[in-house]
Amino acid sequence: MENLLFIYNTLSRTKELFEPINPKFAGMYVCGPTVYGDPHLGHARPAITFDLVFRYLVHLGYKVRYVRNITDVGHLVADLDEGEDKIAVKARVEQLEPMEVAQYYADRYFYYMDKLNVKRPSIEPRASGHIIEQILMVEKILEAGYAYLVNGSVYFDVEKYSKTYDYGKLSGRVLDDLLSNTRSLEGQDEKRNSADFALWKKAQPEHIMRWPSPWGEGFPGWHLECSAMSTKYLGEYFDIHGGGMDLLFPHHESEIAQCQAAIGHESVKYWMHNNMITINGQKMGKSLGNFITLDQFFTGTHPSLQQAYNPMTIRFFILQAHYRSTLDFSNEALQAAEKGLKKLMESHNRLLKLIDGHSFEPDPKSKENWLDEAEKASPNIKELVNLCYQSMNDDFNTAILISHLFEAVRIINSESIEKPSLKSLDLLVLRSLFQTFVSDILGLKDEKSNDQGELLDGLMQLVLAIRQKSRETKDWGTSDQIRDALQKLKITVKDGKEGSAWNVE
RNA sequence: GGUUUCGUGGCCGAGUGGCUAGGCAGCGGUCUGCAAAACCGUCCACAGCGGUUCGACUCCGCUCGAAACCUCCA
Repeated sequence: MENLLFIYNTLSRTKELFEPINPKFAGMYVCGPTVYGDPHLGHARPAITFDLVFRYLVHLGYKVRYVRNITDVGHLVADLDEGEDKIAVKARVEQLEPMEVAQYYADRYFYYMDKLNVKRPSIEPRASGHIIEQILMVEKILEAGYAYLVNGSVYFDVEKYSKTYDYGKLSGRVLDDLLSNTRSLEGQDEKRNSADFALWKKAQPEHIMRWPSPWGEGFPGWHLECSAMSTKYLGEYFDIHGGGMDLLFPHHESEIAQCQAAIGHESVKYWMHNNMITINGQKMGKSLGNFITLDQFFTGTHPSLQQAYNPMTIRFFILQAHYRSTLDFSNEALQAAEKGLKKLMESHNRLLKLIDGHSFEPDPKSKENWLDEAEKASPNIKELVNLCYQSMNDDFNTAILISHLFEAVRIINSESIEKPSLKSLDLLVLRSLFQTFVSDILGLKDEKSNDQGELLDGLMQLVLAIRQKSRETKDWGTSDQIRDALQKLKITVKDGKEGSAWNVE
């Protein structure tokens, strides 16, 4: 089966066939977090979106290098008039070294991303560790004539750049509008044009984060790190650059301009942007003060949360929407996701039991070559496998993929051991389908079974066997006593035709 | 004001020029010692107004509404 993957390229605003620059290899750069605050739901979206892309590219057989940066210098606080470095501000408040703050929040970020089963990228470079590369890039842009030096700061000359190239091609902005929209140039502004942006900024005396440079002590402009680090680790032309839609302008637009100016050509083939998570229809973000941290989600400690939500619920919630759509947060929606995920996972467990119930010995090779096996499966199963691939190949449409997986759930739940209608091969193909799409690609895992281990499983087998005996003698008192006691331990017993099943909470 | 995008049923959320999205909730059944689960069936839709078309939720235009980014700043 041949997989033709189509990716929506923000640059062309169409879905394009993914053809890697170097066959069999894929390079991907994604804008990571600025580590000055606890990770919130807004951080989870791009992390999970591009984790999905990473996983799927790997699944398709590409050798992927996935680079996601840690921004630990340079950003300025938007709502502070002084325009201080975000990390520097926080450092003064908490009386810590700036790098101590960055380290703390980077660790927090990794911790919560691990909880969400987000795979670690191949490389996670830090801006602070690439000051030299950034300085070299500024020098290249200066040499090329697209930047100018003022009082120890270097600015990118957007107007000059626009005479040859198209500044605005990614975000659809028109330079004349950008220029004409800003008549109120203040006297102290060093920039020639309002649209210009800093490549290197001179550090003010109170500025803690600073590095020496050919232009004096300062720090890099915030668009620069991504250009410098993507070039360093992925080369001057690479496949995918991703990030949130909020970064489209000016960040990514400026990255394009920087690379064009420094390298002489564009560096990115496919631009991908995930949409925002909204809360009451409004973007969830640090600067808006309406964000909910991941820790608050996992513990349920936020006024607007009715309960705690476990990491897989949040992952599933995010994957139920297409990555280019806004996703509106609400307790109702999350609870629906929680139930849906539970249904999916329990169906998977049921499938495994169905396979256990069969006395056939599956060929160990069948797991690796399951797509060949799928060709021989019943038509509806075979079609299901195809549909799952089709939905992923259509710009990673996880919403559709999940709807197909629920078709698999229906098939599995309708199957009975006593009156089997599926071939044993079908069951094995379904198992591989779950393994591939639910576990490997969507990255969903059954937290309960992982946590509990074999001990609990064995104990439950025993308890349920004893209860079954009491039920056979119609000793409902004992039967219900066991069930009620287990329920108090958050273990639900479900009696079916083929014995009793159980699950934790 | 500019740029980009969106407006789908009780909630979330896909998609398409004519054919079922899916999940959650509701309703009616089946099963069951009871409960839960599961299965079957079912209700609720495409912001408004025009246009193109044999036919539009799907294309075009306008109106209304919403969001992100920009408009001060790196």
